Amino acid sequence: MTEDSTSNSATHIAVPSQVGPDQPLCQLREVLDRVGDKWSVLIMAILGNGPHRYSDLRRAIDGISQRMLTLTLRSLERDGLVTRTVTPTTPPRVDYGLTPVGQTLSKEVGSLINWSEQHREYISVARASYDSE
Amino acid sequence: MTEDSTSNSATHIAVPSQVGPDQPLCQLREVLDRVGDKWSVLIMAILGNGPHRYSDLRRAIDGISQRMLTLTLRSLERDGLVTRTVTPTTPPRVDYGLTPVGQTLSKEVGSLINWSEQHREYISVARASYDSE
DNA sequence: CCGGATCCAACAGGATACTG
DNA sequence: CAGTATCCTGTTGGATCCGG
Repeated sequence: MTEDSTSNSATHIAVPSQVGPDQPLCQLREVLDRVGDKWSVLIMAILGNGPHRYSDLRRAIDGISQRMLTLTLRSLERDGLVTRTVTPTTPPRVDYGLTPVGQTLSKEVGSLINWSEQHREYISVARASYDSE
Repeated sequence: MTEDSTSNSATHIAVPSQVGPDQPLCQLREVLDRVGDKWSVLIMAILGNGPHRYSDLRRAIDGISQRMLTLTLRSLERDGLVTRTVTPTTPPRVDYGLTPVGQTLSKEVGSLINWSEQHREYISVARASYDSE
């Protein structure tokens, strides 16, 4: 790297990180806007274990409202990440699962879970230390 | 059919995904509460390229307010993910960089960026398709 | 240049009630 | 069971002014 520092700010620090509409950072931003909300990733993680019924998801997540569960599922379905399968019996039954692409995202999420397991102790300590200063 | 509620649902469907306080899902939730906000991951990504000054970050992100930049940086510093280095010159100068642990998270973020590059076209198409129905 | 403090708008999201 | 509709709140985060 070190593409020089021609800017007049004259620093020896790697400079640019320019952000244009097609820069990776902007793409990340898009992804975050999609799955960076409160529930999407959680649902992706659960569905990574296999398909679930609506009510199963509700119980599994514990804390989510019907409203947000439905909204989030719809959003994920819209983005082609989860599938929605209706079985018109009585009572009706709806199963949600991952699409192939959804599974790839689920893997990324798994990676993040892993990271959190490994570092949450560290973070906890860092916080305590910071707060006590 | 009799609704056959012998088991908690679903014959051939992978079951439980129970969520307890120490379950991975809860840990993921913690991580998301930390870095799942609007700017944290973006900043981690930028700092992954090397340390940056406050004003560099401001210009790089383009859209962030001073308030949120400072708040987010403080939060990341508190969690031991970024370092803050003050050089008391005039005018003062402050550099931000990643801690070792911060770098590991930055790598995860990079992985996410990668995912988004590969799939945002797919998502875009999926959306258009969904919306046109 | 860095960033704290205050005010305020927007929106995410919970609670509840109702439908097919 | 699987949603939808309405209401209402807390929080997020932008704008702005000020101070070191």
